Amino acid sequence: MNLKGLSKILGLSQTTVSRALNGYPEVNEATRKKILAVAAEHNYSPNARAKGLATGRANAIGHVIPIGNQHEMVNPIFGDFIAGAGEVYALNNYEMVLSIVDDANEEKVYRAFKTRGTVDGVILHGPKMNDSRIALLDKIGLPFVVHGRASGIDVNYSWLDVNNRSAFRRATDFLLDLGHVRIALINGLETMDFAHRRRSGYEDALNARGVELDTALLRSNDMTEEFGYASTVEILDQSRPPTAFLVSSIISALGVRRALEERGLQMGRDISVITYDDGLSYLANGADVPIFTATRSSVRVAGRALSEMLLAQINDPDAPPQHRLLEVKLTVGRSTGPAPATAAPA
Amino acid sequence: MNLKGLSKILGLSQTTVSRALNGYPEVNEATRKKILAVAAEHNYSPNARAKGLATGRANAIGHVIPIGNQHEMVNPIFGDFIAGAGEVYALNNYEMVLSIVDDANEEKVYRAFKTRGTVDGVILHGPKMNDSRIALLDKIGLPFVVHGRASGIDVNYSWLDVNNRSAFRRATDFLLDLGHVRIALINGLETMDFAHRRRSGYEDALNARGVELDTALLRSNDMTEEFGYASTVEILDQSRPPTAFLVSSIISALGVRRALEERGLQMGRDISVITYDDGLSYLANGADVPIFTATRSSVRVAGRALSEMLLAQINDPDAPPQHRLLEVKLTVGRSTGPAPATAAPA
DNA sequence: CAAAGTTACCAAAGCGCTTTGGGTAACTTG
DNA sequence: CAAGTTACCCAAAGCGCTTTGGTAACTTTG
Repeated sequence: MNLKGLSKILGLSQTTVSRALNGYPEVNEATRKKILAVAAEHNYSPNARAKGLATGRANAIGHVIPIGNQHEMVNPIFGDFIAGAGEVYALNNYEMVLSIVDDANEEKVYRAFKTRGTVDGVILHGPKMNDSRIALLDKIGLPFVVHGRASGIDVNYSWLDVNNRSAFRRATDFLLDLGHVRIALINGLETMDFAHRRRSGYEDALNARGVELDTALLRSNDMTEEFGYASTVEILDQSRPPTAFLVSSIISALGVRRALEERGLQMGRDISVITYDDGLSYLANGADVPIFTATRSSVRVAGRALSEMLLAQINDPDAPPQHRLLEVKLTVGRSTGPAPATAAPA
Repeated sequence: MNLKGLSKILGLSQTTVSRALNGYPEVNEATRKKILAVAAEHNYSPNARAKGLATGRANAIGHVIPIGNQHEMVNPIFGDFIAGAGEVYALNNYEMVLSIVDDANEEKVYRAFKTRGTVDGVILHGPKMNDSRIALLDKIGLPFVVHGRASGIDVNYSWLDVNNRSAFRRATDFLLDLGHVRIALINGLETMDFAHRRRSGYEDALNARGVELDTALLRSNDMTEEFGYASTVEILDQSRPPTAFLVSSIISALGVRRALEERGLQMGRDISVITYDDGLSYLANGADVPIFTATRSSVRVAGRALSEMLLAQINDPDAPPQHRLLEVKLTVGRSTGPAPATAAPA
């Protein structure tokens, strides 16, 4: 059923039917009621493409998911993020369109989104340092918001980010307070902005206490379980192993734990571990007592907030860019404890 | 830039330009070359909505993601599945549109997809026993393929599934061969078809050896890490604990392992564990030696194959429904070993 | 009571593309 | 050389909606 057919049935013009359906005032309430009733009866809903062509809007938001270059992986936090965003889209009658691309083709996708009018705006995932995509989107005039931030960019854009620097500073301080001095950092890829900020926070904390940075304790990569495991094995095999690990993802933290357990080291007693926790629904950090001491911020909530930000921007293009910085919650679990007394104190 | 503008620049009709761009034969190769060049120069690409309106096709595939009812979770395998499907869409110039819905609204979404013409077809995820969505999609005439199967449905539809029954039969046999008799099953929600089939495979194997089913060893739920942990704790606390665990997801298996390690039980020596492994990119089952003995089938490959199946069906609507049953690979890791000698043999 | 709103509706144009149904010139063919 | 092909191009209709620019009838106002 289309508008033409519907208006024929009703004996009204397409204009009136369209107006009634879209809530315009210049239509008698009685006729509107009848129109709505007949529309429902024939379960009419307007053709999205025709509507889009007429209005110039797609009523859709694009998400471009870069495939992690090393491991061809889709970031596991992604599912929870879009769960949050999806709620918002459903409420506002927006569609979500997804593109999975490798880095080489990402620019093409954005250009196509714009020229083909596939979407009204995009959410940018996984911003890197000096991310060139931001300037690109700004240039081509496609509304966008960023999940995270990108250092070294001069355009003013909307973003929502976790305070990664303060999170890792606090986590590191927490470990330092417990007497740990040699703290390993199992970080995400440091070309990614968030990982860079986390490292800064870690370094800030060490500097503030006059603890020297030991690059032998640093690892950076896509945050897989295997990466956590392999890094931990390597680092523990060194001559001066750390007494604590700071990990950028609960998934990598699982790998860290596996390595520790394989060596008979008990978390919280022999070795302390703090991890960042995105609050993934299938990987809850323990039911009552947290498994890991963790800095936590729900990525699902972020998805909700950021998509709302984008819709607002689309509806009011002249409003200034928005910024939102979320603080993490530091919850203490059973994976941290005082640093073991050193075998031979200085 | 639109067609009109482009043809004005070229001094040709819209017809000719459109035909040149779409590869129709009735246009001189020389003019086609020029048209393509000028189009590229002005980086023209046709408006998707206008094209769709004219052709009646959306060039988009819908994925409806049900939110797990208990834990409001997005199935973690989903990211890898759409990574596979996304490759295929990109190659064929299709868009992927996602809807995240709770069960109550899923039917509405399919109806809207059809009446609004948002997509040309859908991929159905997570089929349940007697899944009502299949009959619905068949009725409203929206092309679809199913990731998995649904028992108790009489319409003939296209699907791609893993042979879950044989996978779990083989896994159970493997444990029985090692002398295990009391085998716990940590399964997905058994309202889900795949979980039901896995349980059947497990029961088949027990029956074939005359081993009695002990329902005290069965658990079924959304496959979170916490579920694996909690189930294991519960089951081990029973008077006659099992010597082996069969687990439906590597994520739950991580929880099982956590529970075992907490009790000082060593996988492969004290307790055997076999898990199903979807081959998630961020949760590889060990780099060289598998952590878990596992039945493995890559969900990413499934995403690729199933989306191809759907595109083929859309291009040839009269072709008969296709079926593809994938067999798992059973890889032996370090989590299984012979059943410990019983304290008091019968 | 005429002039000036107000209310409730409609015809038709237009969004940007594809496709139908020609048309014309050049080229074959018997 | 007339008739039939072929190669190449075009004007215009149509996809299903929104929106502009009306009009007729009815109300209000000085």
